[in-house]
Amino acid sequence: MGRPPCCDKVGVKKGPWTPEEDLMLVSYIQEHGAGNWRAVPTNTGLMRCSKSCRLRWTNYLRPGIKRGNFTEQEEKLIVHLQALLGNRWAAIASYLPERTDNDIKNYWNTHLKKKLKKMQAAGGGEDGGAASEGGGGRGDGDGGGKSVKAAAPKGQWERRLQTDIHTARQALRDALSLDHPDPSPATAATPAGSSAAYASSADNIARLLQGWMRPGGGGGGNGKGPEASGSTSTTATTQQQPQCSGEGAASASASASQSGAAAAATAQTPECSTETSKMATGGGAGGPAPAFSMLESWLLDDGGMGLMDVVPLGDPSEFF
DNA sequence: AACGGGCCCAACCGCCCGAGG
DNA sequence: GCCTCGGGCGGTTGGGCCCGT
Repeated sequence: MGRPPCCDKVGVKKGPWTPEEDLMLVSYIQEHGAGNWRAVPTNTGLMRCSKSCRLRWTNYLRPGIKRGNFTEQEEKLIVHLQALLGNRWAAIASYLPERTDNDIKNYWNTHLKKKLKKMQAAGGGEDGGAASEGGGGRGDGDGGGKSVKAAAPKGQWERRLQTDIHTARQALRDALSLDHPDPSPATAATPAGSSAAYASSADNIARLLQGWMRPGGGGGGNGKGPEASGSTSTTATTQQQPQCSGEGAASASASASQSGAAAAATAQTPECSTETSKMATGGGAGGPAPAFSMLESWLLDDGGMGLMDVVPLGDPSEFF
């Protein structure tokens, strides 16, 4: 039958989140960890749908998120992964741990789609298989992941993946070998000057928490916007690390992203790792699915192209 | 300086899947 | 084995911002 909505429509606040709400959410997750979203609104007093809370956390507040300024490497990676995986943004996001699926999706829809179209119009497009858009390239049309799933069971999907893989492999190689001046674009390609431009969510949280943790500091940031970002925040994220709950590890990766140690995602203590991977997968922007890691290493192992440098994946040895 | 159009992004919506009872 | 619930994912939309005229 018709499933009732995830939350009562009445009395549920919608629209942009206020700093206060962010603060409430973050402080709750600080204490209890991410998960059990159903309980979040009731426990925090937020007049928000549980889904809304989850989304806000995963897409904006979660530490370790890089916003804006997609590097060329990231761009290419997205294009080719899209060609490979279709509109499975969560899967794509798992290769770009600092990006959310929503972000990637937005970027695709606003930038890359047009870019590819232009390239195609300009005559064939160097991206070959990446031209998945619209009516046809990828068979399923742009129904995206859903139609992929709907049209083909997983086995079939994987089979088709294998057929595409050759093309993808070549394309990926082309893309990644074009230019890799910076080994870790996640950080290096972030212009130092612009780092403040897209103050990371960690910064936002740090600001919020700085105010929150100090007695009387409540009310948090006046404006979640990056424009409010000062230079104060880099340490706060690490300071605020609680025990090894999900966001603790996540903020580890946040600070990692700031220090350029992208691989920190894997440098968790063992007891953290499960929680972290849970978080990661939960956010859709985290831990690579084992199958994909294997696939990826297969894709890349012979070239030594250093995607591992480009994309901080989980330790492949975990899966072998 | 004002207006209009286009672009970008945060958030919402609906569907699907897996887990638990 | 079935049903319900919670979580996750992808598509879409609306508001705000920016740029050009």
